[in-house]
Amino acid sequence: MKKIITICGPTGIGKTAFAIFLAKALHGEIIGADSMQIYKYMDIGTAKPDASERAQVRHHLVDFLDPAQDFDAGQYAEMADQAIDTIVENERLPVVTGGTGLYIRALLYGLFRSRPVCRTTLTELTKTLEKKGGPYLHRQLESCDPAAAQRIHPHDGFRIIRALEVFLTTGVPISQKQTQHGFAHPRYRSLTLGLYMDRHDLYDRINQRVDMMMAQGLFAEVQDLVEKGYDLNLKSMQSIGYRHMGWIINRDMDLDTAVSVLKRDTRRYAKRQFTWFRKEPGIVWMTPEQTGRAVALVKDFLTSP
RNA sequence: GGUGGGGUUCCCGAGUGGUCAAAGGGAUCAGACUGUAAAUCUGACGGCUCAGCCUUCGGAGGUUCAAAUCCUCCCCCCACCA
Repeated sequence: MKKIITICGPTGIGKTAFAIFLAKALHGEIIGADSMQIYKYMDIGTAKPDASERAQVRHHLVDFLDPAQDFDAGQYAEMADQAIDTIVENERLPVVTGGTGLYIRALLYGLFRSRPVCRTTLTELTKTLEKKGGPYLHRQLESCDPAAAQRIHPHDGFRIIRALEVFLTTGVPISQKQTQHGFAHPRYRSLTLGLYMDRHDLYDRINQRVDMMMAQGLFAEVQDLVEKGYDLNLKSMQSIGYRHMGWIINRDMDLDTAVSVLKRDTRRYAKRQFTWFRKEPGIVWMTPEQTGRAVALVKDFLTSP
């Protein structure tokens, strides 16, 4: 099984710099694991590694997709697999870096099926959801997949729809697939490094970073995207930062309020990431300053059988 | 100096005698998460030896079986008048 390094942690903690340092020290190349940095033209708001950073270390799966395109964890894992193959062939070390927990999990353990989602079914179910509400669909789910219904809250329309979609298109309850799969089989040997720091310090950093993004022209970036024809309702345009600028553009909110809500939403996101990564198994936790320790750990990891 | 309005749990803010540890919102914390995940969703939120008890609604007294709610005095804030 191939060995890879994975770096995860909440937004704004300094993963980019940490990963670049590590990659340079260890002949590595970086594979992004970020659901928004994949998009082209979205640079400031996603805190994408800039040109000079990308000149130092080769980056994969960053800045390659049109913002109007959908993407998902399955595609991510597939493309990351290819990137890893290429990097290993070139005798370099793959350093997967990012904050999208599901993408990392999908890469490291795979997902329960290899077929893409059925968009038509999804759209239909979404319509029903809007018309009849979550509890209605939840009752349907209860009759075809009671186990899933028990796990999913009646208000979590997103998950109810997914569960129904799986049952409708495959005839197999999602709960059964999930149980069988169980993320039980690693696809790589990963040394996973998790970055953490004092929560208040991280929140301060996030607040400052948002101010910095605004100073760098986040608003103009979003305006440009809109002018290029990217609808504010796109998945990509509904992400943190972009939707907030959209509210200003649409005059739904004044700038000061939008910025403070943007900070708040970023903080909440970081918190959710902590919750996710905290329970992921096998993560070695360290602060972003512990680069020396990280290098030593990686060397150990690479020489071990 | 005078008149009017106001001080409520971390913040904003409702509450005018019991059904009030106190609506609602915000912030925060905790959690869920298997192909939209920067998304979607849930819970907690005065304290405790937790189906009960204790301490809270500017302060001190008082009325009452019972007060955040009524009365008295005091402190502070705001508006207007001088």
